[in-house]
Amino acid sequence: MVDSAFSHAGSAGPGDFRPMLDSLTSALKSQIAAATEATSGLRVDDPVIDVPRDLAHADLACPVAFDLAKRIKTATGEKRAPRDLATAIVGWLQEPGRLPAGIARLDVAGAGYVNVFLDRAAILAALVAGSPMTTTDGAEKVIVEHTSVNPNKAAHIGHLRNSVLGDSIVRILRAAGHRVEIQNYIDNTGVQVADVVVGFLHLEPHTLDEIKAIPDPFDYYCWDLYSRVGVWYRDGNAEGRENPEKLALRAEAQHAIESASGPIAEMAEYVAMRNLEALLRTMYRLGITYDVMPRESEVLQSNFWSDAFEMMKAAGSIHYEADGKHAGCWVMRAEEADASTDDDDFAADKILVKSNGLVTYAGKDIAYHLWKLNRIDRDFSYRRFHEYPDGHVVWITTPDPSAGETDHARFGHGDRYINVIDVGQSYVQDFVKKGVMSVANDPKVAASTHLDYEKVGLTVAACDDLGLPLADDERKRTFIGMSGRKGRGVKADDLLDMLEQNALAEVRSRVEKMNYPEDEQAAIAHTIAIGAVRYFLLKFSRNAVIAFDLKEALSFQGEAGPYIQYSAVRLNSIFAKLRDAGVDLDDPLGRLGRDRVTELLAAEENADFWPVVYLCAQLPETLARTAAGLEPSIIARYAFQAAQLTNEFYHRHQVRNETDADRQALMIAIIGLVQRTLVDALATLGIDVPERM
RNA sequence: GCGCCUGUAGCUCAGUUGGAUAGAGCAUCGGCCUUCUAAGCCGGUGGUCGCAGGUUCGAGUCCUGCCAGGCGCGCCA
Repeated sequence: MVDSAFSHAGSAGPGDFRPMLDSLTSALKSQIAAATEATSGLRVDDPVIDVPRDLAHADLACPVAFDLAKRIKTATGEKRAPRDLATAIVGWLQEPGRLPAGIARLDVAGAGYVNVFLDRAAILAALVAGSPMTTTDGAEKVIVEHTSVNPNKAAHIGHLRNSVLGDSIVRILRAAGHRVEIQNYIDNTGVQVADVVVGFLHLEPHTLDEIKAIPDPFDYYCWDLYSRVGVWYRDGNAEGRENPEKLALRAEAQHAIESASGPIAEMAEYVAMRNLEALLRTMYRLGITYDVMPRESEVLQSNFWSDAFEMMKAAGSIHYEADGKHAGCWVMRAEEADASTDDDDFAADKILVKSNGLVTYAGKDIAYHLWKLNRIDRDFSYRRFHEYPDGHVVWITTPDPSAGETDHARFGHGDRYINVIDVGQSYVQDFVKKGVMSVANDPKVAASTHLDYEKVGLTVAACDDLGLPLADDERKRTFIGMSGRKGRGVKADDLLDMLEQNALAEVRSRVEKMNYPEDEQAAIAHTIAIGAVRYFLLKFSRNAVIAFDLKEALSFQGEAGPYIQYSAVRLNSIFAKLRDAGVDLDDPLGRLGRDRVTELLAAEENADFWPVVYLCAQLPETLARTAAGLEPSIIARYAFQAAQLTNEFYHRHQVRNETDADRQALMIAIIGLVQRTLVDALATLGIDVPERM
């Protein structure tokens, strides 16, 4: 396998590919385990194998001898020097037939490291021959729910983090071979929609026709109205007390909306769906699409909730409170252990049905998740909501079965679900999962997760840049929370507009050199803007609070998406120039032959070739770690690292002007590999590489 | 009160199951564009890894305690 590029370059199909570094490492592990047993009588299973910080030490390092020495001492009391143990292990491994293919030699270093040097030419050849992305077609269906923005106003960058994170998880899972369905839950019956309706009814009275006549951006209009309603409830003082009479109007609207009939419900329906259309447009700018959008109204009206309710009653996991603080409610009781937190201020139990009969979000969510895993014996009716330019259709649930269309894929029926929801909702999500478990105690539920992530806040500097007013005590804080009620936040479309404008300016500044036409300029600027915002939101680990800094988010330099895109684009340029010069780009490794490649890689002047190749070899393992941790920042940082090596390589070596034909051929193989690695890694983040920029 | 998260360079953050000399970006100082795109490259400055114990051949990483900050615990979602 490892030398396929020399024997039949380029012929390896996706089917016969295995990530060679991973399989090499696991083969090596089991051989080292065997070596420990053979040389000491004690077996160390699954020994640690590291990539050393400094590749001059080795390609792989194994500190197993330290572990072994400890175990020997524990077992027999005998003190053995790790270095002697390592020497014995290396001696055993070097016997013929014991080393996995792809390893050149072993060494003992330091106090007892087993150092491994790879057959670098073989690794390079295998990489060039195969796609580093796994292509297995798994049968498991994963339902990823993300975005789920209240459809009552424009999305801000906090919502964007959710969507970009979720969308990247989708791409990563698909790259890892999973079938994925993307769901965007629409909370069209909640308080937030009701508040905008209250605004249209009482704060600035509009008829439905007048609302329909409001020009786009409608979601911006609602953004302002929503924040004004928040102040209006407090009689004009944002920090004041809510006026009960006005709150009654909200409750009235909510009830009307839940009843799903009458002019108020009709207005809410229009407001929610028009905001949803705006949301889909915003998300599509970032390349984010959905498969199906279940609406809360249908979860209620199509009796998903009542089914779940009965199931939980039968399971005894929900209780009616006849008296006490929660009199008249149906609650899920907290665990014994948690009940200790119950006091006057904090109730440990979770209310699923309020005393007025309305179902809380947690209750509806339980019903929704049971449906996702096919544990409720009914389905929604669906209609087409929107068709994307590539023909993909996003479906939405509809209350009217007769209006339903049936020519869609089978929705739901997941083997597990992943819900991208911010960490602030962990408490409720724990109850939701417990509720689902209580009636569907199976591995599908256990394997399902609430994928949590921290909030996006604003820096004081960002608020000043954006002209958002701050109170004096707020100026001392490290970040300022966004607030829809206060209308404080950076709208997603505004950020994208700024990014595209900045990117276009950059593109235009080099129009003389690059000579691209107008329409290409805009397309490039768009791709760069998306690269910038997506990378910015993904480079932080999920549990890091992002203090949104406008300057940093708008930066195209350093650890930023456009930097990575640029490094890949430079490789495009090299290939373009090479083609112009008539250089043979076909099968460079095959032309050189294995021995010549080994010789070239070992040469002093080519010392910085191998680290580039080696990093590329680590893509599958990086992708696996990313998928296992559902942590896109891992592969985001990997891509940046690859881009750094690319730019260094670009600067140090002139591929086009290289006079040694063999050396040039090797360089061509390497930059081809790096380019594909960059493109593949960025693809999992939803970032494209333009042809030029 | 209870629970979760965080504390690493001036700032923002990485740091795989404990492994060899703790990294990156930004900022700052100094170099590099008649040479495949300077959205770049090279170099300098910058660290008691919150504090104190403990485990270990080895701790930023594991354990205990403490300090500081953030979030959550609603008949909102």
